[in-house]
This record gives sequence, structure tokens and C-alpha cells, in this order.
Amino acid sequence: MPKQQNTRQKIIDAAIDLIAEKGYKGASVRKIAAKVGIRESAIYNHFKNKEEILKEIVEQIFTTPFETENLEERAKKGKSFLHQFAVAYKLVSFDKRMEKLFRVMIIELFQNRKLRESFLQEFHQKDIHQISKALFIMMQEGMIRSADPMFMAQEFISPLFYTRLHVSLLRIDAKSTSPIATQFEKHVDFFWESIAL
Amino acid sequence: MPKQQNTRQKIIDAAIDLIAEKGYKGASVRKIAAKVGIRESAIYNHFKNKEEILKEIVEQIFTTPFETENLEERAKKGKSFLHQFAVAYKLVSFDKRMEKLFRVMIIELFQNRKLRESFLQEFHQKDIHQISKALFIMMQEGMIRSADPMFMAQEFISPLFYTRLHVSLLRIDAKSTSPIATQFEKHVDFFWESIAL
DNA sequence: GTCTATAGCACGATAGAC
DNA sequence: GTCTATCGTGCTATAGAC
Repeated sequence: MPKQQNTRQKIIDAAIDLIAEKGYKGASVRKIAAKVGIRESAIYNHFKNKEEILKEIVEQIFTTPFETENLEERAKKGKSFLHQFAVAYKLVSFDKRMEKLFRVMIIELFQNRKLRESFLQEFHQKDIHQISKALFIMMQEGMIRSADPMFMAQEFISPLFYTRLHVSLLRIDAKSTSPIATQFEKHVDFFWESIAL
Repeated sequence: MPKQQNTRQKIIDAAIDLIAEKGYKGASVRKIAAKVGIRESAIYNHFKNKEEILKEIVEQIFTTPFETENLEERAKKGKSFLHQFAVAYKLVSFDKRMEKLFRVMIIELFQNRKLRESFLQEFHQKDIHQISKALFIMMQEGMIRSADPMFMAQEFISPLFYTRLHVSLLRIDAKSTSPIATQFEKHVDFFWESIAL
């Protein structure tokens, strides 16, 4: 049931909005409080200090529920597995909240060591691992050409990431994304043609 | 002849260092002045305000001298053209000053509209255009399979960009980049095998 | 072109009443 | 858990002497 948000979550949401727009330094405790509709001092009833808010947001960025079940079975479908992944990636790219979190991630990537490590371990490695496992199975099945699965997985994901960044940059200025919206699917076509036997 | 830097350039260099480390907001006029070895007020003899410093830096980011001569001739060499491009991209990725400018670019990408537009027009489009022209020539020569050259160019560049980001993230924490240093060349091999006829 | 001095403001955070 | 009030700090920028 859609219960009313508690103040703590309201603070986090306001902070995400502001950081996505102005960066961590630009998202002052004052502005966060104003957005929530309380005074600065009231923030400190919910968080020890400003950094604790960011910590919580960073955790939320990397707690993406991700389909990892039946990997072997799904991988045997070959191209349609990759298609499914790309479409899921596309949905996330266009989801309003996920897009905001993506912006926060990029903005803070070079300024927050913990976020950086999570990016490399969670964001990067988790996807790479899943895809590489699937690609390995496809190689065993003789569906695709042989190569280092980890490397091939990165070749598959990089263009998706780049397109996601591109989408995010266009949307921030309210520019049209229609010329690149189909690139997620086109990439799968191109990639599959590149590896299929 | 290697003349002594004037104060103006010293200010810019100090600002690049500080922004790459702390972001634009974290790179205060105070700190920039301290790094140069002058007082804050002296900064204003060289720049109208803080933003003008950033403007200058943004311009420096996108004034990359880029090899565009003899494109047709070079393109006909096929794979070795792509290899040349990737190696140049790799060199830039590991160049200390270019790496700093790359960081500044990523940090400010979502916070500076002008930088964002330059990114899309200069950084992104310029590379894409050059590569797509070369790929078009290769298609005409029957060296590679036919496809939309612009799309194919993006497929070629995305993994290079992703690897560059990866390198930058590792180096900021002084982590080893040797596991991914060869990815630029490996990508060319993989890509060429994907498109060669 | 540099300095000292200072204005004026926004910041993060705390104390204490309700 | 929220408020008012306030503290100390760091910020951008300017005025004016040298």
C-alpha cells in the first residue's frame, strides 16, 4: 500500500533531486530542508551530518534488484537473452528516478572514493559477470565465436553505458532522445551479428 | 623556447589541479591563489570572476589537435587505421594533463550546460564523424560489412571511452591499470573481426 | 600586478525552548 | 521531532595603498 513517506525518506529524495541538479556541494542542508518543508536543524534529528545523507544515497544507487535466476536456461536463448538485457538497461536509462541516481553517480564518481569502489565492484563487475557467464554458455553451445567472455561482456556493455550517458545528457536539457532511443536494440543486432557463428 | 609561465596560465593550471581533485565548488579562489602563491585578490587582475577561469578551462578541454589529414588514404589501410586511432586514444587516456582535463569534464558534465554541449558536439561528434567517414570508405572498398557508418563509429568508440573512464577511476586511487591497459588494442582486434569481410 | 583589509553572504552544525 | 536563534567558518568579490 502506498503509505505516506516519512521525513527521513523525504530528506533523501530531496537530496537526490538537489545533488542531481547541483552536485553534493551545491545541495546544501538549507536547500534540502527547504525542499522537505522543515528547518535545517530538523535534518539533524534524522542524520548525524550531511555526509550521512550522501552515504545512504550511494547505498541506494547500487542496490539494483537484478535478474540472476535461470541464467543458464536464459543464456541458451542466445540473442534474445542479450536483447532482454539491453531492453532492461534501456528501461533503467529512461526511468526518472534511476536517471537521477545515475547523474548523482557520475557527478560524484571522482569525488567519493566509496562510490568509486562501488561503481567498479557493483555497477561494473556485476553486469560484466552476468553477461560473461551467459556468453560462456553460448560459446559452449557453439552459438557464438570463442573469446575471453569477460572481455566480450565489456564490449557488449560499453555501448549501452555510453548510450545511457548520452540519453542522460540530452534529457537534462530537455532535448529529444528519439534519435538514439533505438540504439539499445540496434546495438544488440550489431553485436550479435559480430559474434554469432 | 620554454619560457616561464605567466601568472594567468599558472592560475589555470592550479585550477585544473584543484577542480580535478575537488570539483568546481571545492576549488575555491582562496585555494587556487594559495597554490599559485598569490592572494585571492590578485586572481581578479587576471579573471573577472571565478566562472571565467572555468570557461577558459572548458575551452582548453575541447581544443584537441586532431589528425584529420589524408583521411581517405589512411582509411584504406583498414584495421591499421582503427589501430592508430585506438593507440592515440590510449595515449591521451594515460597522459597526465589530458587525464586531469578528462576528470574535470566528467565532474562538470552534468553541471555546466556549455561543457555538456561541447561534449556532445566536439568530443562526441568530432570523433564519431572522423571514424564514420573512414568506415564509409572501407565499406566502399569492400573491406568491411555494410551498415550505418555513424552507428558503427559509435560502436567502435564506446568501448574506448568506457576503458578511458575505467583507467581514470583506477589511477585516481593509484590502483594498477595493467589489467586493462591492453584493452584498447584488444578492442581493435575484436571490432575488426566483427566487421571485416 | 601585488598586497592588506574588509564587506556581505551561505555554509554546516549546535543549544535549548516547546 | 520541530522550532528559533546563533556560532564560527569559508566563500566570492571589492576598495584602496604600494
